[in-house]
This record gives sequence, structure tokens and C-alpha cells, in this order.
Amino acid sequence: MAYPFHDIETKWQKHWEEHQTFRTPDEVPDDTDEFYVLDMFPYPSGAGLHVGHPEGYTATDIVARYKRKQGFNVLHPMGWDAFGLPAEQYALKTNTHPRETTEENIAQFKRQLKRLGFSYDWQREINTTDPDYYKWTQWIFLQLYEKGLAYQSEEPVWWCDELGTVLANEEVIDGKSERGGHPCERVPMRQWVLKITEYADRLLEGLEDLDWPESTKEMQRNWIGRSEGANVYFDLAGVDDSLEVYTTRPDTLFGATYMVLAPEHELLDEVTTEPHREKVEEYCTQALRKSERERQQQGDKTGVFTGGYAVNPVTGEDIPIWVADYVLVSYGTGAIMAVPAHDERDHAFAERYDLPIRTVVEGGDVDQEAYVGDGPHVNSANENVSLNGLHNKEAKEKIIEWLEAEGTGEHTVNYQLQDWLFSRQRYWGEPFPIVFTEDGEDKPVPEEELPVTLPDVDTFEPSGTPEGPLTTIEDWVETTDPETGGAATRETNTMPQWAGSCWYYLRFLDPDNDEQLVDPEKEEYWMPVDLYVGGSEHAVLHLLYARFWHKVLYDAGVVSTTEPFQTLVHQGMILGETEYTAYRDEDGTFVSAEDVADDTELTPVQVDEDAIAKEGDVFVLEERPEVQVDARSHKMSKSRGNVINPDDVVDEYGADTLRLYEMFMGPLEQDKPWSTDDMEGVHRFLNRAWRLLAGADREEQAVRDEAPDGEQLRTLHRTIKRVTEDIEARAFNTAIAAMMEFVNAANKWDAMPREIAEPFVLLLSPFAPHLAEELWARLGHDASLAYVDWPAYDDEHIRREVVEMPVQVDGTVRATIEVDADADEDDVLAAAKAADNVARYLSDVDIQREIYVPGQIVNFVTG
RNA sequence: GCGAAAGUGGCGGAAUUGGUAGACGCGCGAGACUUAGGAUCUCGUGGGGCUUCUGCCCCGUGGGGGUUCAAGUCCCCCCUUUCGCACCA
Repeated sequence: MAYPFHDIETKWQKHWEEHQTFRTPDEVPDDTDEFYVLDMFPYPSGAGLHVGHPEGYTATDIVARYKRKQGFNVLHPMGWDAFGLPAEQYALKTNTHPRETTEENIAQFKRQLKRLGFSYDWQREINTTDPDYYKWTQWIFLQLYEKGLAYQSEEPVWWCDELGTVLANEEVIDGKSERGGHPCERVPMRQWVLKITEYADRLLEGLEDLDWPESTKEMQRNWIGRSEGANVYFDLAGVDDSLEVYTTRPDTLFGATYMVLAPEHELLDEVTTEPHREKVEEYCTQALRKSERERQQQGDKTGVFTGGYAVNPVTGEDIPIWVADYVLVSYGTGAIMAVPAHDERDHAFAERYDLPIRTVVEGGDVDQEAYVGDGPHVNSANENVSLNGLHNKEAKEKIIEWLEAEGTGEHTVNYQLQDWLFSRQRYWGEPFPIVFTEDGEDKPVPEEELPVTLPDVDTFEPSGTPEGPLTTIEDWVETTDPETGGAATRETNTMPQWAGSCWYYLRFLDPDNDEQLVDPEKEEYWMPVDLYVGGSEHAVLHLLYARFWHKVLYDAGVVSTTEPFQTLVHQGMILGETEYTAYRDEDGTFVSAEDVADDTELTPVQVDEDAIAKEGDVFVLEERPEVQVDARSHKMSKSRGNVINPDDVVDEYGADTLRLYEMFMGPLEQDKPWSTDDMEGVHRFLNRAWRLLAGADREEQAVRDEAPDGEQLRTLHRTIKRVTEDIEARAFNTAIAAMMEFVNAANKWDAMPREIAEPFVLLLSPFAPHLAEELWARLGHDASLAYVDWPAYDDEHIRREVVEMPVQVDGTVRATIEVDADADEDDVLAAAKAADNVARYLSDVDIQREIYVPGQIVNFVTG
């Protein structure tokens, strides 16, 4: 019989709610250390909670409960990132207001989260779509605007005439809309852009002191993509103008034998000569028709000659100017000097169009391939400067110095990071607090008029123009100039979904403040977030954008720390149960997929685990061992039918089981396959713990008020030590293993002393809080255990008087001896030699060395 | 192609600073209790071999070398998988 988890969980959830057990006081105490543990708040989708959500949430909940018991003032809040496209698309389909769907989805998520017993302070719940919240999102935008960090620019969007709306990049495939396959085209739109590039260096440097996964920091570094080089000016031959290029290899300037412009480059028209104009224009038209993705796909490099020439500033030579789409307008200056001898891309292009390749760095064979490594420079001198003999680093320094002196170039730092396109042509997002006067001037809405709320609408049909749906709501769009009272119109773009999630961690500190974004005293007390847990899919964008805003708020004096999230952990993905797939060929015969030709049609067949055997490294059909079978676990998805619903698990096994199992599966950061069998094992453990401590049916094991013996104390204290250290290391799986060992050991005892039972219940409580509360109550306590001190361990109890020590001869264990823990070396070695099996191996040989590592091992090395 | 992480039983996974590889759980096997069990409990469980059965030997952490008294752990080379980036001049 399973323990009555259903009654217990309902009872304690109600208790916590009624007693406001996890309410964090509003006032900042002056003598209590704080701990801010935060989950990435979810987008409340219509699909409801996924088993992936409780993984990170359980981890943070364990930490929150553990820290509370250690006396920390803990902040552990939850909220909703609720603006976004899915609600709007659903609105289009069903004509339901996104606010309604959002409210329903939030209610569903909240109900599901509450069933799992997370110790959130629900009083601090926030919702990015709440005007009281997005008032401050708008306020932050005004700060950006006033600091000149928000500007307007014409940026291309995908416009689909058929659908009458603009589409996101991922909604357009091969120039056609994902929905319906209608043709789309790129049209320029006036949009808001945030100058994140101004913070590039600070965003890069700030990473250093963060306790984040190295891979995430590296991804951010790559995204920022800082490089050092030089901008160099090339005079145009025969035209009074010059071309500016960016290069990271100014040292190879003597090897620049041609130049390339991006198809969008503004000087292209001027450079192109009449005989070539037609071909150039044709090439550009084709190139521009390709999507960004196609453009960026590496492939054959194509291009055409423009007819124009530029002058290499060091050689004085005229070099041809080409146009090619392997040069991107968005990076550097949109133009390059091509050094085919020492750049792979330029090399490929030069080979194809038969352009000269000139070696300027020794070390490779440039007839074969570009040499990009270091080496002494050659062929690199003119009357005023010589790089010959210098290696790359020195050559770069020298040529930059020379270019700067000549006024034909300068040292330059470049970033791959681009300014952040911050507007969307959508309804369900934060409106911009901006109006336009009749003569087109943009003006901020005064702070005291915030928030600019979204108007209600009855229909969600697209506006039919590239502008967003708000354009059609005339009485909202038409407003007055806050300064002059003259006619004005509102900005009809809305903010992207990232906006609300960029600063929500600050609002949790002071969610009801209508005077300020956050009270500085509270901000100073709580920030930064001590532990932030969420998926690695946010490794770059959300985490970079939030860091950017945080630094802007720091400069504005709103926050006191330069970084928002001190420690970051990404939970791994929970995959579906492992599936075994065999393949049949056209005749229906089972075959090994790798044995057949690539063009053979194979039908995958799911095979039951019982019909599988392992042979060597591979799985095969038990009946047909020559047939290999794929064993894999896949991402959970509706279409694959391998989705586990947390509600079902809670119904059948209880929330504590789900929590404990998700933590027991393996290391938090790792991807792991779901296994219902394994979960039942965890459920059995909770049942054993219940029987052990609740004394339900076995009188003799009920908790008694008697003194524990040494062995019981040792078992308990060892468990306290392991669980404590494992929680600190976030190794929740091994903490659970330690508690399982405790229960296994305790089950063999004649009695369970209260002194042992109570600390164990406390250890269990962060993991299985409902069960632990119930056991605590049955042990005679009236109040919740939430704030009862975490047990301390005493090494004195853990120490053994007699320890086992393995004895090796030449590195192989031959016996295990028992020695006193404080025995001295001679006694241990003597006992080791005396052990039967050891003596046998030592009888005919000389001992060359005796190795004794106290408490660890003895090793005799023979000749 | 570049970058990062990871390869340990039938499966998920444990193993401070190098110190008894396989903790814990699943699965599997045997037994107990039962009208029954897909409940519960006990014992066993890396592979192979010997056995006088409270014992012993050999092999074993993706593959190959190396350092060391001692390597899953450190070093070199290779293979595989996953993730991220992908013409960034």
C-alpha cells in the first residue's frame, strides 16, 4: 500500500497557503543574510506544464528550503513572461482576446505549479502583460531613449501580401510563408533599435567574474565577437573618393590584390563602370533576393567585376574592385581588401576568377591553399616602410603605425554583435511610450502618463499593411503632443517578447511599488541574484539582453550591481523514454540500417525492450542477432507521442515522487531520458521512509524516545554530511542516494530513536516537503518545519575506530585488513604483511618499496 | 569547418587532492509472505574462470600509447556522440 500522498500533499499545500509560510517580509532586515534564488519564469503556453519545467524549479526549491533552514532570508518568487506571438496567433485563429487566453494559461500553470509544492512567495507574482508591470518596462525604454541608446532605423522585415502581415525570420522558408506557402518579400520598415554595441566591451569584460557555465560565457563571447584590426582607406582610381575596409590582417596589406564590396554597399554604384553596370545590377538583384540564411550558407563564392579600380595604399598599384555576396554589408565596413594568399575565402574566390595571388607571409604553399599562420613577411616593402622579416604581430603593429601616420588607416576594434532590433509589428506586446507630432518628430510620453496601455480590440485580423494591428485603432493612435497639445499619433510598433524578461528579477524585489521600479534599499539588499536556473536555450539572447539593460540601469543609478546574475545553472533537458527502433526493407525483412544502400526505403518499427539484446557495443534483435537496432531517447513531442504530463504523475505517484525522481535522474545540468520504472523506484523509497518513520504498521519500528547507539549516530551524521555537501554542490542525485542508504540501514535497526528520526526528516524536507511535514507533525510538532534549523553533523560521530584498508602488492589488491584508525605506520605495515593472501605474494620476492597512505592504502612494490 | 561538453554494467548513473571502479536506483535471478500479486520483505547480480565455497585468479571505465608504487581521474594521438556557431574579412 502506498502512503497517503494525496491527502498529505493537499493538506500541507493548504497549510502553507493559510499560514503564508513562504512569504518573504517586505521590510529589509538589517541583520539577516539574504539569498535570492530565481527560476527563469515561464511563458504560459496553452500546452500547460511540461515535465521539463519542474526540473529546474525543484532544484531551486530545494536550495530555497535549505537556505531558509540555515537562517537566510530567502527570496524565491515566480511570475509570467506572458506577451508573445503564440497568444496572438491563437487570437487570430479563434478570435479570442490574447488577454483571455493568457489569463487562462496562467491559471493553469499556477495550479500545476502549486500542486508540486514549490515554496514560492506568491504574493510577489508578476505578469509582464500587467499594465502596472509594463509601465516600468516602458519607463526603462524611456531611459534608453533619453540616453540616446534607442534610435529609429529602416530595417527590412518579411512582408507577406497574401496574409497581410509581417512575419518573423523563422516563419519564412525559402521566401515563402510557413503558413500557407505564400510568397514573401523583404521591405524596409521604420523600427526601433537599441544600441547594445555601445556596451559590447562591458558585456564582454563583465563575464569574467561570473560563476556561470564556461560554455555559456564562451557563447556570449562569440556572439559579441570582438576582433582587433585596422580600417584602411583605399583611394579610388579615377574618382575622387575612397573606400574604407576593415581587416584583422593589416600586416598582409602588400598582398591585397583585389577588393570586394557587398552587394548593398553604397559606393557600388559610383565604382561600377558603364560596360559592367548591367551585369553588376543583375548580380545584386539576385543576391538580394536570397534570404539572410541563404546568403550566409557557405558555398561557391560568386561575384562580378565592377570595372572600377582602387589604389593599394602601400604598393600604389591599381587593384580591381569586385562585388560578391560573400562579403556582408552588416559586418565591418561592408567592403574588404582581398588577400588570396592568406585568407581561405579570398583564395577560393581568386582561384575561381583567376585573380593574382601574392605571398607576403612565408610558411605555406599558396598555390595549394591559403596560408593563414604566422611567419616572416616577404614582398612587403615600399620606399617608406618595410615589414619584411617581421612576424605577424610585429608587422601588424608597424603597418598600423605607418597607416595612422599617413592618414590612410587606423587601429580599429570590431564586433559581430549588432544593435538590437527592438520593435515588432504586433498587437500583443508592450506599446512604446512614444508619439509623433504632425511634422514627424518623435517625442517621449511623459513619465507621469505611463503606462501607455494597449487598447482593447474586437478583432485580430491583420492590418493589411506592414505596420502592426495597432495602426487600425484610430482613437488609440490619435493623441496629442504632450508639450504643445497639438495633434500627434502614437507609435504602433510594440516591443519584442524579450523586453519584459530583461528586468523582471528586479520587480520581484518590490512588486507593488508604484513610485519606483524598485526601492533602492531593497535593491541593494537583495541583488544580485545568488542562483539563477534556466534552460541553456537562453544562453545568449535573454541573458545578454538582461545584462545589457542591467548595465544601463546601473549607469542610471537604479541598480547597485554591474551584473544581475551571479551564479547561473542550466538544467538539462528531460527526454522521452528510450526507444528501440528496428528497420524493415521493402520486402518487410528486418535489416541493419547501416548495412543497406542509402537509397533503400526503410520502415522504422518500434521494438519492445524485451526483444532486444546487446552484442558488443550494439543492440540487436534477440531473435535475429544479426539485425542491429537503434537505441535512442528523443526530445518529448506531441507528434512522437512520448510526452509525460506532470499532472498524471502527480495523480498516480504524488508531487514528492515527481520532485524526487527528477532530482534523482542524474546531474541537474545533463540531458536525461525519462523512465517510469526508475520513478517507481523513487516512489518505493518514499514509501519505505514513510513506513520507517510514521510507524504505520510495524509497531517495533515506530520512533521511540530512547538514546541512539554509536552506529545509529554514525549513520545519521554521515548522511547529514553527505546531504549537506551535496546540496551545496547541487549534486541532488547523490544527496538522494545518501538518504536511500540511510533508510536501508535504518530498516535493519530494532528501533528508531527520536534523536535520529527528527534530523533525518529535516534532511528529507527540501526534497519531499509534503511527506517531511507530515512526518514532522506526527513526531509531535505543531508548526511547520520550514524554518527549523538544518541539522549539523559532528565528525566525532562519523569517525570509526577501526577502518578497513586495502593492501596491494604491485598495485593489485590482495587483501583488506582492519586496523585501528589511529594505528601508526609500522603496525599497519606489519598487519598488512601478515595478511594471508599478502604473505603468499611476498614470500618469494623482495620488497623494494612500502607505500602507506594513511586511511587510504598500503602498497608493497616488489622487484 | 570552428568552438565547447561528454563517452563507465542490460539501463539511469556513483567514485575529494591519482589510492579497493560500479555507491544509489531500475531491470534481472533466487527465496519469504500470500487465495493472488504488477504489493511488500530478504539475498544475489560487471565479464570470464577456478574452487577446498567466510576463498582465489584473470580481464574490465570509447580505442592506442605514455607518466606513476598506483590512472575512470594526469599527458599525447585517434574514434564516436551531443550542443553551439557557421563566408564575421
